[in-house]
Amino acid sequence: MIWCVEDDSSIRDIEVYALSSTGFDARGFEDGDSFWKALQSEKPELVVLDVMLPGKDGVTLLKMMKASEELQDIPVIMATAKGTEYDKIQSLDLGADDYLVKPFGIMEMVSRVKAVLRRCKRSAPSNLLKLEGLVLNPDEHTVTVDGERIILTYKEYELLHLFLSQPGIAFTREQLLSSVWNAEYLGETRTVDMHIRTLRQKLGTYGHLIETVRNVGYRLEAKHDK
Amino acid sequence: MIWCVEDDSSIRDIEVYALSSTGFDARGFEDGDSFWKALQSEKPELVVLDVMLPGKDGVTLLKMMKASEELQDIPVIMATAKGTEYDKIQSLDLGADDYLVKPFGIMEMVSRVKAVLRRCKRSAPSNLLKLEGLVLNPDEHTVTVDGERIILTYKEYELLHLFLSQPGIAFTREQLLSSVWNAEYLGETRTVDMHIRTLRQKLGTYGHLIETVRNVGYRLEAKHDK
DNA sequence: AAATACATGTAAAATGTTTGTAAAATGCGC
DNA sequence: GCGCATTTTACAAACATTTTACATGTATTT
Repeated sequence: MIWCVEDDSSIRDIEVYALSSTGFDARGFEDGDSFWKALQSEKPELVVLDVMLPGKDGVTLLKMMKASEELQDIPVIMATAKGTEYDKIQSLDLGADDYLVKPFGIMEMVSRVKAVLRRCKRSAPSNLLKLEGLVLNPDEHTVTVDGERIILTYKEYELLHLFLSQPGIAFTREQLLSSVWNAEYLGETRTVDMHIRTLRQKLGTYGHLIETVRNVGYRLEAKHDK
Repeated sequence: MIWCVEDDSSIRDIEVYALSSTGFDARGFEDGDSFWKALQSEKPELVVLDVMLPGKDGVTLLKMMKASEELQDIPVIMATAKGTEYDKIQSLDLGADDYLVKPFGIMEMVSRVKAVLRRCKRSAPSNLLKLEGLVLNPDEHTVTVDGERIILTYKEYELLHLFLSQPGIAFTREQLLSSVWNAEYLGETRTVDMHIRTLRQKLGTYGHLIETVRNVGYRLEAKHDK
């Protein structure tokens, strides 16, 4: 659903029509207030927002959207009158995704809408590794517990990665050493235990998920569906 | 050179006269066929095209232009009779840049011609890559922080471009080298680190957005919604 | 159940490695 | 050669890792 906020009805109608005929679901609003009211109950995929509007102007509306947690991720394309260079810069600074300079060709608008949506669509399914509140993102090389980002060192990260990629299976210390460490340590040492400890600490509540297998090594508790 | 295709000679003469007296070089055609023939040997800057014409009608001519590689970029303003909403919409859909509803004032026509020409001259601000106060414009090859233009060297720009195009994902130094540098350096060196440093400096406050991923490389901080 | 042996948890110190920094050296186009 | 970007070098600082020493826990034996 694409929303167009534009006070000039002839422009608005063409916008809505052009978007509809391109396959989008489009809807027009003639002023900022009706647009804002509608936003409370429904969220569009993208908004084409005129700067010059009766009532609340476009820049104000943009600010309001970016201040709202649930609205700030909705892409916005601002439509500015020619020559108002300042509006353009300000809009981009405030978080607009693109802008159009009036008078703009209708096809230009449509293609920009498509471009912005394409750009924002990057919600890659990606190879996230999850277990309960733990999420490891290999692409970002990040780990979150209950949505909160935690900072792991390289070895901690590699350990967790290994565990998460094969949950439930037990690794001996030797296996862990040869997987996470390049070479192998022949000498008996407490290195692995040490890293397990710091890892457990950083995982907080979920630290318990790393079980110790006495006389063998460690294992990530696989969840048992009930 | 502006071309006006219009079968009513009185209207056509006024159009050509008005455009000429405004400083444009204008020429009239009384039907689609003569217009099309002329197009084969010469390219106008812009065309004002009537929808209702003897022989080939305006919409057909527009379609033919948009189907041609060398004609499709010529701006077209369609002139439609009042009430023929469908023609208007269809024209815009087919790629017309603007439209006039008959009967139109001659000055309105001139100002629309000017507006379309102005618009087509402007370089399109597309594909902007943004993150907080950072804006990278690939078309202009420019970067601004908080609206202020900053000057980056080639490699700095390429690095930032790569980061911004995939925010949040971590790149190894090898990946950075092979993306930004053509070949790869086998010898271990601090080149990447060096460029990251200068880039961070130039980004000022936003330099912190480039996070270092120890033992791996670097990553642009994806926005964490609070 | 107590004693023993052994494995793991914990804390801090010691060591090693990676990255930041600045400046000098190199390369490149004008 | 000059001005610039780029790369290299060397060192300092920051940080991760490993070691050490000891405490705690767990299984086994008596």
